[in-house]
This record gives sequence, C-alpha cells and structure tokens, in this order.
Amino acid sequence: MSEALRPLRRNEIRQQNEALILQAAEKVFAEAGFGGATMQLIADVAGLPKANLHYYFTSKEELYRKVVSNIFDIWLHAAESMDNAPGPVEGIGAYIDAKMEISRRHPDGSKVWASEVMHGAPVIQDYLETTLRDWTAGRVALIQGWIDAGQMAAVNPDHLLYMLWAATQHYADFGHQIETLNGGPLTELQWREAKDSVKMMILRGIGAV
Amino acid sequence: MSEALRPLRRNEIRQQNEALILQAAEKVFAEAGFGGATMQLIADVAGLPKANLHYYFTSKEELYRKVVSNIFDIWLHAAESMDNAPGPVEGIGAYIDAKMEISRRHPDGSKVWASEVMHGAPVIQDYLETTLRDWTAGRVALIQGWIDAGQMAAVNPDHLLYMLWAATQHYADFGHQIETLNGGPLTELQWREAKDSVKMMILRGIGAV
DNA sequence: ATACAACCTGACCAAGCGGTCAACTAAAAT
DNA sequence: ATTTTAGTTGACCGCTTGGTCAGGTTGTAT
Repeated sequence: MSEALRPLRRNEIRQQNEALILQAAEKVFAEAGFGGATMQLIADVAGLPKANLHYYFTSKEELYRKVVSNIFDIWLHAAESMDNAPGPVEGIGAYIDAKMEISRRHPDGSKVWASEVMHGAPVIQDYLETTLRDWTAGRVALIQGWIDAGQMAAVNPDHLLYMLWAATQHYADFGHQIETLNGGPLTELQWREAKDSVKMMILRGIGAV
Repeated sequence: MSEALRPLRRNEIRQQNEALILQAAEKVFAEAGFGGATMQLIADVAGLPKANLHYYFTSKEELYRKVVSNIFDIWLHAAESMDNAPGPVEGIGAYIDAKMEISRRHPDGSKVWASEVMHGAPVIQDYLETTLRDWTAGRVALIQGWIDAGQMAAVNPDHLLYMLWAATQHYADFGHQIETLNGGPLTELQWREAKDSVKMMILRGIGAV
C-alpha cells in the first residue's frame, strides 16, 4: 500500500485525505452522534490538524452530509440484490444476505444512518421522500406479484420490508448489546448462524418455504 | 388536574418538577441525542429556568442517567408478559403486543435507549451485563423448553430474541422513516395491522402456528 | 411571630465549540 | 528558473455550553 516517501501527486493527496477524513468522521459520528462529535476529535482520529478538515469540507454539517450520503449509496447498491429473482426465496434471501453483510462490514455507517433517521432525518429527508419512497413502492409491487403468483403467503408487503430492515440492521445498530450478551464479538460461525436464523425465520414466516 | 392557586406542598413541588424535567429531558434527548441536547432547551421545554434543573439534578449526565433508567424499568415490566404462558403462541404473542405498545406509547424512551446502546452503552453497561443478561438467559431457557416440548421449531433462541427486539423497536426508532413512507402517522387500524403482521410472521417463522 | 429549611433564579464564568485566516510549503505549469 | 496554484497549519475569534452562586421567596416547624 504505502510506497514510502514518494512525492504524492495532487489527485492522490486530495483523494487520500478526503477518504481519511470521511472514514474518521463516520467512526466518530457513529460513536458520539452528530451533536456529540467534534471536529477536533475527527481530526485526531484522522491524524490531521483540525484546520485541514475545513480545507476539504466547509462545515461539520457538510462533512456529515457526505458521510450519510455514502451510506445511502451502499444501502441502495445492496437493494439491487432483490431484483431479477425468480421468487421470494431467492430474492428476499439474497437481500437478507446483502444487508447482513452490510451490518457486519459497515456497522458505523449503519449507526450513523439509524441516528439520522431517529432524529427526524434533518439532512436526508428529501432522500426518504424520493429515492427511498420510489424504491419501496417498486419492491412492494414485486412482493405483491409473488403473493399473487402463490409463491408466498399474503403478508403486508410494507411490514415485511420493515421487518427485513429491522432484523438485519439490528446486528449493526445494537451490535454492542449483542456482543455484551454473547460475551464478545460474533465469530465467523456465529455470523453464519445469525444469517441463517434470520433467513429461516423470515422465509418461513412469509410462507415461502 | 390543576387546582389553580392552591399553595403546593413540598412533596408535591419536588415530585411535580422532577417529573416535568424528566419528561422534557426524554423528549429532547430523543430528538437531539445526548451530545446535541442542551440543558437550556430542556429547561425551555419544561418551562423552567435552567438553574432550576441544576437544583434537582446535579448534572446533565445524572439527568440522562435517570431518563435511561426509567426506560429500562418500562422495558423490564413488559418483559414479564412472556412468562406464565402455556406456549410460544401466547408467550411470544403477548411479548410482541407489549413491546409494540411501548413503541407506540413511549417512542422517545425507545429512541433514547437505542441511542445509548448504539453509542456503546456508556452509562448502562452494568445493566446490560447483569439484569439484561440474566433476563435473556432465563428467556432462552424458556424458549428451549418450548422447542424440546415440540411446541415450535428448533430456532436459535438468542437470534429469536434479537428479532423480537428489532422488529418491535423498529416502529419507534425508525418511526420517522415509516411515517414518511406511509404519508403520515400510522392510524389505529394500521397499528393493529402492524402488530398482526409482526406476530403472524414471527409465530409462523418459528413454526408455532 | 419567628426561625429554619427548602425552593427559586438572574447573572455570571471558565471551557470548549465550529470556523477563520495569514503565513507557509510544495507541486505543477510557464 | 520563475510564477502560479493547491495544500498545510498554529493561532486566533465570537459564541454557546454545562455549571455555579449569592440573594431572594415560600412553605413549615416551633
């Protein structure tokens, strides 16, 4: 990774520092919330002077906005896994896998998202009303199609989506509680068991298996 | 309620003001998080001068601690609904009902709890390691008993509990997202449908119906 | 009536906050 | 080689924060 001492090109510097700051910001925002996070702490975690942060991001709010928007992109990308599936077993199964993987790999991002929504979505309200609403409407139609085709029970598609989001994101947002009860972080095996449990319960719960 | 102008007795004053402050604090902490909340705002919501808050609660942290501890008590009380049930249909059904009712009636408390856990449980870590751990162990044994008696499928009890917490609390913690997608707060009818959906999916998911 | 203790609060303070800026160094263009 | 542009940063600023306190008011015990 580090080719020590080689003088960095302009593009590299910008890209590298922005990534460094965004990474540090995601962690600090996840741990302390927007209000509890300080630019100084983010700077310390990133290993840069505070003034440098304000060179790349004009304000704390803009930095936060970028962090949230990054998470939303990851979220949207995972959402595609539900499409082009022959039925609920494959479609919802793949979606659960993708969302569980996000909870495992990006727990901080998930927490920032949860915190943002919990506080009334002050900066991403427009996303909720446009992109998320459209995506949800499409997926409700998809699920309704499966129901009409007799591939699953006649559950309420909206509440099914809420359950999918809740069950998968819980492993990130409440990861600390789970780890405390578990006596430590989930092992590779336990993560597989978690995935299987969620998939099994939900797929059986909607009468798809 | 208000017997206007009657001079208040000492006990009443204390009780009334502490309740007023705790109520305001719960709301503000839920909306802004611990770091984003200010004593001034809590005072304004409570309708009292800021200095009065510090007369009843020595610090912001102590006030927050009381708020979180109050929520935990409500949570524990609801947890009793699972006991003394002949089987999973009644026990888990009643627990879902109780937790959904909390999400509906105490959304602010639920958010404060979620926020606290998400940020690593800095003030209630000991509760997690003692009371919650014991309660969970007991309920895991209860569920395992139902499995051994053939009253439900052999699901992992821990992950079942996580799903119960996730699915029910989601309606409080992510209430804003749900309301946005729903085009407004859930109606009485929609709440009933939410409860029924969650109960149906989970009870069928664990092979209890 | 008086003394005492509980309750109340405007004014204040040190500390920490987000954000700015002038002076600097280093890369790229000429 | 020189100019221009991008990146860097210590020192600083106005403002808000949690918290204090002296001096007042009000209920209660004697």
